[in-house]
Amino acid sequence: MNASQFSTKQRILGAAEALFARYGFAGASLRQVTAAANVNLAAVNYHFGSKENLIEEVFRRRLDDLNARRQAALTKGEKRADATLEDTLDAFIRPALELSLDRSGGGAFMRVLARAYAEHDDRLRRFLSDNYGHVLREFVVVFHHMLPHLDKEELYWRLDIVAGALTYAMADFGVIKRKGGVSEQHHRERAAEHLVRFAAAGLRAP
Amino acid sequence: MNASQFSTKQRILGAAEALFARYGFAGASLRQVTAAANVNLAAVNYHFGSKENLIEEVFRRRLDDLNARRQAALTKGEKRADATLEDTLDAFIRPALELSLDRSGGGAFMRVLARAYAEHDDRLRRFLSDNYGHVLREFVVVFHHMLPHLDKEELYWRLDIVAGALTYAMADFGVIKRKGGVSEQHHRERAAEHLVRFAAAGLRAP
DNA sequence: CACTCTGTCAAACGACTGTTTGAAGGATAC
DNA sequence: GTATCCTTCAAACAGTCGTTTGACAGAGTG
Repeated sequence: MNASQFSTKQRILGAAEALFARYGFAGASLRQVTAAANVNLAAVNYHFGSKENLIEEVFRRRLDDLNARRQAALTKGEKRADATLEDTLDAFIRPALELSLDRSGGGAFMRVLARAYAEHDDRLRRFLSDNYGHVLREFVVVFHHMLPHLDKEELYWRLDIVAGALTYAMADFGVIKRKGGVSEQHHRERAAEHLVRFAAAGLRAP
Repeated sequence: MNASQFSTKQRILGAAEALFARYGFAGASLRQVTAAANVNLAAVNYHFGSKENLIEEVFRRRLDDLNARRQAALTKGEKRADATLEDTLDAFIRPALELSLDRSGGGAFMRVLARAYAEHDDRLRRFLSDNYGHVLREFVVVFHHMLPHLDKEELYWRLDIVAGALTYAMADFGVIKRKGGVSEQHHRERAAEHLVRFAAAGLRAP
């Protein structure tokens, strides 16, 4: 007697993702989540153990894929001798763009990710750093080779700025509203193009 | 029998600002706020009417000043014929930097502001847009004169990116951790310098 | 003196929070 | 057949939420 073809776990994850994006981790209750997922309230604690673990699983489901795509794009570019700074930025930004375009809530997930930045919750930050920090460090190494005029500290400063701008842009928090005729897909693609151009110029600045 | 020289209202606003920065608007309860402010629970509803109004007052207390400083810095630069793009960016960024360095919680407020971006709460967004949108529009006009090679849509895209980067940089969400000997003041000043240089290059990109 | 206004207080309101429980259903294994 | 496992369910748990209440103190005014 399921209202959907998806399993209970998948439906909870999808509903949680959408509601965390809209109301935040504290603002979205498990009753809201389970109602939206058409699932019994107790199912969350049965399948995930706690709300805290549910939050982590919402991240894991998407970030495993996102980081794999980023790493693949990065190592693919590394093998080419003529890879440009724009290529490396693209390897970082395009997977996030593609995820945000994914049907079944990828766009909502980018907003969840942006919220995670704003959360000073130690457990959540450690979880993200422990599980996904290594890919970011690989990007730093490649950028370091491509931008020899920047010392390590300067590079960190600038990548920090890029990461902030990316998060903000992909989460669609900006003041730029889509016009009537423009699809969400096209809007985000343009955002990624602008971001790559802007960030490349900023990184190359003396 | 006050625990502080400040009035009840001021103490509530200060405690709310700090706790909203750390736990978010939904995550920080009025009981936490009033306990931190050393004030009776009912004082919030007596002085502010509701939690929602308290949130707005937390913004109003700082943003009135921030926007006045930005506008003053902008019009001061407009009168000089040799004002550069960096000057205009500085007029936008430096007031935020100074606020974030303010003792009595300016740094916490920048984190609150960053959280507001992540909130899709319609009422809060409308409040911010209605009360502080006009200053942003003035900056757009000045940037438009300084960057004639960008059409209006392109300019909006890039300023959106700048706003996102500024928000995250000032909120101190980045991965760059202050080193032991560096004061928070010095850290934020360096962040502003990097941001101006990065954004100027990004805006000038063809 | 009485009267009003302002601010603070403990206590309570009903609604909502995350989590746990024990019963029940349905599938699979022996 | 019985037994076991996995999953779902309504109901209840203790606690917290934002808000309201009515009493009480102190200052200001007549």
